Amino acid sequence: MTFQAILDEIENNLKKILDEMSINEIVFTVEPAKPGFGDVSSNISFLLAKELKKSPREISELLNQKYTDCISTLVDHSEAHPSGYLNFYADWTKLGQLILSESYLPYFGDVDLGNASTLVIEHTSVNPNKALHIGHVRNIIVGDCVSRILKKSNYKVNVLNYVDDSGLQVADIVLGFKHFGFELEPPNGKKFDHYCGDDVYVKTTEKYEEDSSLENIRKNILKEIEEGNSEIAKFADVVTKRVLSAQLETCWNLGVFYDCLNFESQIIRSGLWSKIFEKLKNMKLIEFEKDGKNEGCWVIRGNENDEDKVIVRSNGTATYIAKDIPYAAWKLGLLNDPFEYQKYFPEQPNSKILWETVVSENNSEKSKFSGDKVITVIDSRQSRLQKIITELMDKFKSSPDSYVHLGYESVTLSPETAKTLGIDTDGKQAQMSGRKGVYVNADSVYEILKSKTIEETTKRHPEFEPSLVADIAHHISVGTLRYEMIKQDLDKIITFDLNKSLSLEGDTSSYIQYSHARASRILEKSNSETSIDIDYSVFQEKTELELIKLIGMFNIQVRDSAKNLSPKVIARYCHELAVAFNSFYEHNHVLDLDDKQLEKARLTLVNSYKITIEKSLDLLGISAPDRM
RNA sequence: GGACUCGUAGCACAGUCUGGAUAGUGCGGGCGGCUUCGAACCGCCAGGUCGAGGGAUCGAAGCCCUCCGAGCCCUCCA
Repeated sequence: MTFQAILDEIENNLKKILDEMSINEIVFTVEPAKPGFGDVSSNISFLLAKELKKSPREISELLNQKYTDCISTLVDHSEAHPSGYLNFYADWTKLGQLILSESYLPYFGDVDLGNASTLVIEHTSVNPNKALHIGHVRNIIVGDCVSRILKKSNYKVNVLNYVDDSGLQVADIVLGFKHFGFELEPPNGKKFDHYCGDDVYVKTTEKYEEDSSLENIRKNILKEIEEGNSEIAKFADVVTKRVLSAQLETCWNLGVFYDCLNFESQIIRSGLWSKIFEKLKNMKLIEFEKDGKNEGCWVIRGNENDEDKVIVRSNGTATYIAKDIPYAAWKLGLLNDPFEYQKYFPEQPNSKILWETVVSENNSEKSKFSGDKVITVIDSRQSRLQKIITELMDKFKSSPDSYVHLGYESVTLSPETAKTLGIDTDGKQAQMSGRKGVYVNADSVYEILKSKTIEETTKRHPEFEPSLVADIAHHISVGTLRYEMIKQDLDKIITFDLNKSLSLEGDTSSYIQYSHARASRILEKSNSETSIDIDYSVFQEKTELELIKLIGMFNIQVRDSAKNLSPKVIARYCHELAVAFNSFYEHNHVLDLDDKQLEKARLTLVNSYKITIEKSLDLLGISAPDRM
């Protein structure tokens, strides 16, 4: 137990007091106190005011009196605040020992929300015709952080990346290669995904405006891709696989890994759609339109103000949303698994096996990636479509809320950054567009950050080997980018600015990483092992106790973050921890103290901080170097 | 026109789910701090009718309603 222990103790005692007073169950809060109001606060008096016909202040005083008779192990004393709050002060010798000892255990911070159930999270899912831009990065970082946090919360997490290798966007670049003479080999060794996105895709789609006959060619290419086996389909397969491989390099570089790649082409060929189609018809969830504007189509009825949604066109083909239905059902394990799985090559840098679906081949292994609960990370612009899927899945599956759309707002470009791309937005933010070539590539952002951090690190440590500097710069660059993508709420638009967003000072990853480096250096210089067998009563300084308290909040924060699918909670916690440590660092010396007991204890605290910040940063996929 | 999201300091954001004390953080601005474990840091100051109005409540940034502003979605596109 950590700080939660004192919360539980107080809650139990207060419940006993209520029992003795024969007061029926009321739901009061017992929570960490605001600064200046002790360690723990309860609103219990406000809630009793009506029933007891007394002011909250009087009730607080009464309860405070009664609390002195309770058995306390972690509470030093309580206090009735004039405002009505009942505040508690911890016995920090005992609570500190509890918290710091636990922080040294391997399972520190673990919580049990999932009860070891399986959960599927799908993220990334970028069309394989271009490189990842900064908007995609938000998706993959949110998805990756949430999956890390849920793993810590005792879910067995399967991470999926859906590859739409048979969509129009793929047809676009195939058209470019086949009809506009783009070479398959990029010029000057350009990364293949960049080449396809920056050159082939943008320049091909530009021509649609001039030449409408291209639409037909594209349609035929798309048809061939969907059917498979033709020359064009094979070519498309080669191109998309190559783009995918380049995209994965970007993801892996950012510390994002997957369990399985699902290819849309295989979902189409697996026949899953026809099974779902039958089921939808039998369950009367879709209707055939005999007249009206959707004549000849199968539609899902819109509720209230929503328009009907076409699922199957009058020519018998499935729409975009229809393709998502069997996939969603497959993720929930509602269908027999039609796929075989094989290992993707190359191996992921973290050595975790990455599987990919194949329709049917020999020597493949059977595996299953469905889950009791499914989280799909997609831009909130797709909310309406995701809502339809969610409602359908709720009807398919008996347990409600098993399919969750985790939406997030988009990343836009600041007017200044848009200008560097040659776009004048008249002082407004610019929406990114792959088709129009309005975007900032993820790889470029990483490279900019890296050269910046190499410069900063070299300035501070001219004696470091270039390889060490590069390694440090990598961790800081990845951390900075990841932190920028999750430090705010999912429903806030991120306005990306090449200068402002890549700062290394203030509320940034490098601030947090820097505090870790400070802790590491102290431990390194102390040249001794830390131990939890210390005198905990020596911690008297405000900054020491504040740091211990925050360390004890780790599991509470993980629970909050997991419950709300909100990685920002952990990001803020990391920042709070780092602030507390930096303050401790500036106000207290650790090494070479006359008081050896104190020195030993402070070293234990420093190590506890290092462990805690490493574990919480890990939930964000950020690693902290020992020197920077 | 309808749906959804947002609106808190000059700027960017926490806090809103689960109503209570003194509304927090970073950037920017002003002042101060490196002969002492690393200044990517620390300390101090200035800066707020919590978009507006109404309602329920002992009590609202938070809950309900109306309005205003911004974004985004509303293809037999994906």
